[in-house]
Amino acid sequence: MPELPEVETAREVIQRAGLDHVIVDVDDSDTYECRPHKPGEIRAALLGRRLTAVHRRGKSMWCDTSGIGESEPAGPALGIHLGMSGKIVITDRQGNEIEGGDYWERGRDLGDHRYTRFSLTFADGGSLLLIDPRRLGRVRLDPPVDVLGPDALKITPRQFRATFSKGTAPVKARLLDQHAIAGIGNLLADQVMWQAKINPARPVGELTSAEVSRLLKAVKSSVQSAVSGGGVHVLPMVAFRVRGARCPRCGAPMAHGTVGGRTTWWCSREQA
DNA sequence: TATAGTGTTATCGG
DNA sequence: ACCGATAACACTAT
Repeated sequence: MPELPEVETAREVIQRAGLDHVIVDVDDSDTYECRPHKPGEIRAALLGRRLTAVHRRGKSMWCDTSGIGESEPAGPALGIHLGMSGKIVITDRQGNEIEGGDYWERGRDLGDHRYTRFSLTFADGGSLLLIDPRRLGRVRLDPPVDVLGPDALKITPRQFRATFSKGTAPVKARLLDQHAIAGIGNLLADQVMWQAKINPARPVGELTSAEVSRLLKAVKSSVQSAVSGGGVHVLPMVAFRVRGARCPRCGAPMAHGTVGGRTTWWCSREQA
C-alpha cells in the first residue's frame, strides 16, 4: 500500500498510458473520494480536456490538463492521493487492464474493479480508474501541494538538517510529518531508523550531528531502493515486523510499540 | 465478533 | 502562535 515508492509507480502508470487522450466522461459521484467537490464539479472541469503531464511530490500526484480547444487556456490540475489502499489502473476499451494491475497487490485482486471510486473515460474507449477499498484516497482539482515538505528523494542535506535539529517530537513522528519531509510512511520510517540505528522515540532535538547524517543517508538509500524494487515490500525490515522476530543484523529480539501514533518495530539492542 | 491498519487532518491541550 | 498527541475518517483482513 502506498508510500512514496508505490505512488511513483502509479505516476509512471499514468505517464505511460494515461496522457494525451481526450476525456469524454468522468465519474466523480463518490462524495468521499472527491471531497470537497460536489458530484459533477470535477466532471464539468475536465470534459474535453486531456491529461498532459503527471507529477509527484511525496505521496501526492497531480496531472496537468490541456485547454478544451486549440490555443485555449490550460485547465485545472487534477490531484490524486491514494490514501491507505488506493491504486491506479488503466484499461483498454474492453475493460482489460493494460497498466497497473497487481503492482502492489502481489497477484491478489487483479481485475477486481469493485472498489473503483473515480474514473476517467477516454475517447478511445479506455479508462483511468482509481480503485480504493478504504476510501481514504482523495481526488480534487488544483490540490494544495505547497504545504508539503521537500520530496524525500530530493531533500537537500541543509533542508534535512534544519528539519531534524530542533523540537521534542520523536524522530519517527518527524519522519512521518509530510509538512517536514514528504513521502515517508510507516514502513519506510521503521526501515530508515533501523538502518541508521536510532531509537524511534528519541526527541529530534537531541540527535547528534552524526545521527542526523546517518538518518539522511538511510532515508536516501531506503527510498531509492524501494522505488527501484517497485514498493516498500522489498525493504528488509518489513519482513521482521512480526511477533517473535529477531534483528537480522544482531539477532536481538525486535521490540514493538506505538510511537508517533503508529505501530513501530525496532531492534531492542541496536536501537535501544 | 473484535481489533488493527502501509494515510491525512481537524481538534484539543500545553 | 507553535508543538505535539489523539480521534476520526471508511472499510477490509485477520
